[in-house]
Amino acid sequence: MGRVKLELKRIEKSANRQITFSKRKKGLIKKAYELATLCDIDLALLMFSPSDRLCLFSGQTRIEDVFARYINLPDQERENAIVLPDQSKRQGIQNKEYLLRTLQQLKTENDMALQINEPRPEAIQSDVEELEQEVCRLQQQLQISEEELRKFEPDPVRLTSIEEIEACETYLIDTLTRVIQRREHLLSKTCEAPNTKQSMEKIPLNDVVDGWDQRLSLNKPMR
Amino acid sequence: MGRVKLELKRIEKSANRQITFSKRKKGLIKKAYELATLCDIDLALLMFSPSDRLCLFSGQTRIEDVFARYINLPDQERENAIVLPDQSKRQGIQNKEYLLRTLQQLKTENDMALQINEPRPEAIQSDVEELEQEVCRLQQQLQISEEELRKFEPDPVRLTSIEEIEACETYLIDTLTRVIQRREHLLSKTCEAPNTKQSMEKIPLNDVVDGWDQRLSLNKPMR
DNA sequence: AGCTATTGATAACC
DNA sequence: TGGTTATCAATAGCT
Repeated sequence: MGRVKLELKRIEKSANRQITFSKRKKGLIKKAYELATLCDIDLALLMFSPSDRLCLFSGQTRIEDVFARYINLPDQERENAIVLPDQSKRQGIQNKEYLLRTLQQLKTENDMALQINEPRPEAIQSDVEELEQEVCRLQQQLQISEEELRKFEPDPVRLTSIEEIEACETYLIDTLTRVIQRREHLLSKTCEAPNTKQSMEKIPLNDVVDGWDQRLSLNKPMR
Repeated sequence: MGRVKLELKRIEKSANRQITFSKRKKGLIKKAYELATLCDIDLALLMFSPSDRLCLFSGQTRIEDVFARYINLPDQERENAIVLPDQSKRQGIQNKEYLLRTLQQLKTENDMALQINEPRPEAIQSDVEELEQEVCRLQQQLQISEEELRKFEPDPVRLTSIEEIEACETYLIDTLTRVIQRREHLLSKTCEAPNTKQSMEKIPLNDVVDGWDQRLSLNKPMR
């Protein structure tokens, strides 16, 4: 259409190219509008001018919704939808392998873009699991440790029964015994006791110790 | 173009609509191809047939890349690009507010889709931080607890100096004193000692206790 | 799917 | 940019 049938190849003269773009763009959008209206379909047209300006058109549905509809489609459907124009003389692009690769790439393009922002979620997930295990392990260890500690010095608030106190006493005495034995062992090994701390105060426990043996008999030895 | 100038509105007869779609789709794609080729531009055309089949076309650049190029554009540029066809008689859609809202929506559409697959990363991130804090807290608590425990019963391997043993002994005796005082307090309060465990063994600590007072003088009381 | 009478689009020029 | 026109292209209604 026009005075001459122009060749189907890039218009080399930049000015002409720009003019042709303006005219044909208008025509193309008109055609697109007619098609969308007559056939009552979703349609989106997206192009970049020779000077790289974006140009959008969509029919009744706003272009974002058309894109969304496209994106939500199953992969297979997207793959089968690509149309090669009849008169296209593009070289080897019809190549099925190329199409598959291309579509595969497209499919991951979005995911890629997403994963740039946040470190990949599997890594985070495994981090979380590790941390949870660590928390669990530490909680157990802490519980064991606190139980052990309670044997030596029970919480005074909860220490209300005579039995508990007696168990505690026993445990303390038992431990004290082992510590003293350990000291004696060390002393006999060293063959000398360099008591550097002669100025220590004598602990005021005599009265407490005085009554010991009568009460000790109430305790049962542990271990 | 054709025998008659048809009205620009939805073709009601479904069969005719489908036929018109087929014919015009072909023409539109041809036009799009020519435009893309002649002007050497990126172009993408996306439509859904009246029977909802997807139909895609793109020029030299694969359609995914065109979309990517579109998506990566600044918002403002996208907003200004929407073309309303000259002959469009669409009612109030030119409304600027509508356009802005629509584009805003489009921009988030992708993000939305992404966040469906994986729980949003900020949440995970805060989870991780919480867990890390918990681990840190537990480690500190455990350390404190173990230190406390070591006062009562130091690691025999590390318990090599007389001073350490003496500190340990002091600590044990101190604790024992407080436990015994606590028992006496309880006993005097209860005004009776219902010793239910009369069959307990007498603990064999007499020999150890025998040598106590001489060694106790070496210790300094704690607290 | 093809035909073809028509209308539509546009290349070159202004 | 925008308008004119000679020419070519697309297609509506039929078959």
